[in-house]
Amino acid sequence: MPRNPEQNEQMKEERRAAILDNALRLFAAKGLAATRIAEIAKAAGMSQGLLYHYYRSKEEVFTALIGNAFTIMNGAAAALEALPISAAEKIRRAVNELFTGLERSEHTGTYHLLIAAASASEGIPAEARAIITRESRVPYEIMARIVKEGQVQGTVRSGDPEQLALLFWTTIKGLAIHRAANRRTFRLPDPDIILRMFLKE
Amino acid sequence: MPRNPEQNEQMKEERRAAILDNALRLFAAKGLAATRIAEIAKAAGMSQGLLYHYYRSKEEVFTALIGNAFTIMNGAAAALEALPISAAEKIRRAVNELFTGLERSEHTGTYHLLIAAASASEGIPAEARAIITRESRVPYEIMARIVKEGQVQGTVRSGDPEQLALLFWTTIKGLAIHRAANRRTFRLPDPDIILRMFLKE
DNA sequence: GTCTATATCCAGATAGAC
DNA sequence: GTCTATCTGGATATAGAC
Repeated sequence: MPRNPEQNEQMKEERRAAILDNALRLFAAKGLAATRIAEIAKAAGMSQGLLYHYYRSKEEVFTALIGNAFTIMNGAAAALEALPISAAEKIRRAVNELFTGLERSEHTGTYHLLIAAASASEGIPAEARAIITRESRVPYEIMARIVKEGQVQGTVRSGDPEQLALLFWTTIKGLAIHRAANRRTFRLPDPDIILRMFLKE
Repeated sequence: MPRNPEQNEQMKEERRAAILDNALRLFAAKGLAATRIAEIAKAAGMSQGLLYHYYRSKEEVFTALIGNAFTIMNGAAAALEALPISAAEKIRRAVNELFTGLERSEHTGTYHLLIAAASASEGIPAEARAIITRESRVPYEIMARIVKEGQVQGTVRSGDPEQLALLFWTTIKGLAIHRAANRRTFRLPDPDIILRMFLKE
C-alpha cells in the first residue's frame, strides 16, 4: 500500500523526533563521547544504518540538539520577558517553571543539563560550540534586563544586574547538575529560598 | 649511576603526580570518555607504555583523581568547620577561598569542576561512582551544620539548613561550570552578592 | 623503568540487498 | 526506507627490547 507524500513526510519527522528525543536523554546522561550511536539507534527503535539515513554523524545529531535546546530555552526566556506582568512576578514565574521542568525531568530540564555539560566541555563539534557561544548570552541578557526593571520598580534587590543575572542562571545550572547526580534523593529547595536572593522581602 | 631506593621512590611519586596533574586538567576539560590516554601520557612527558606501568587503565587514573578530589575538598571543609571563628565568618571564608580557587584555576577549582561533571554523568567507573555516592554528602552536611550554628548565633538567615547548604554548593558548582565554559570573559560576581543569600544584613 | 612496536578490540560509518 | 553485513580507523592495552 503506497504512502502519499504527506504520510512519508510525517513518518520522516517522527523518525527524526525519535532520534532526537533519545539522543537528548543519552547525551545529557553520559556526554557526547561516551554515548554510542548504536545505543541511540536502538533506543529510537531503528537500525544503526537507518539513523545514518537521517543524520550524517553522531556530531550532527548532537549539534541539532544544541540548536533545539537554545531555540526552546531562549524562546521561553523571550516569552517571559514579554509578559505584561511585573518584573518580580517574572522572576517568580521563571523559578517556578524551571523548577517544574527540573523536578519532572521534562525536556526543558534535560536541555538545561545538556547545555551545562556541553558548554563546559571541550571537544564538542565546532558548530555546536559556535551555537553555544552565540546563544548562551541571551538568557543572561534577558534576566539582567528583568532585574534592572525590578530594581526600578523597587521590588528587586540592589546590585549589578548582570552579576545578579549570572547568579540566577548559575544557580539553576547547579541545581540541574545536582539533580542529575542525585535522581533518587533529590528534593528541590523551597523556591522562596531562591527568590529571596533576588527579591526584596 | 645507580639510584638508591629513596630516589627511586621519589621518582615514582613524581611520575604519578605528573600523570594525575595532567589527567585532572584533561578529564575536567573533556570528560573521561573523550580524553585519550595517549594525550595524558604526552602531557605528562612519558610514553603511553610507561603510563601503564603506573596505572592499569584509564579508569584507574580517573578513579584515583576522584578519590583525591574528595580528600582535598572534604578535608578543607572539615578544617573550615573546626576553625575557632563564628559561623558567619566560616561562610565568608568558604566563599572567598572557593572563589579564589575558581578564579585562579587552582587544583581545588578544577577538582570542583571534575566532580560536578563526573557526578552528573553515567558511565563512569563503578568504583568512582561509589566514592562519589559515599563522599559527596560530606560538604553538604558540614555546611548544613555551619548554617544551623549561624542561625543559633543569629547571623545566618532563617530557612531549612539543609536546603540552604544545598543552595550554597549548587551555586558554587554552577559557577565552576560557568567559568569552565567562559574562561575568557568570566568575571566572578561580587562575593557579597552570594554572602547576602545566607547572612543577615 | 622506559621505550617502540603491535595485537586486539570496538565504534563510527558505509555498502548493498530487499 | 529499512535492514544486515562489513569496512575502516583509531584507541586501549600488551609484549618485548633495552
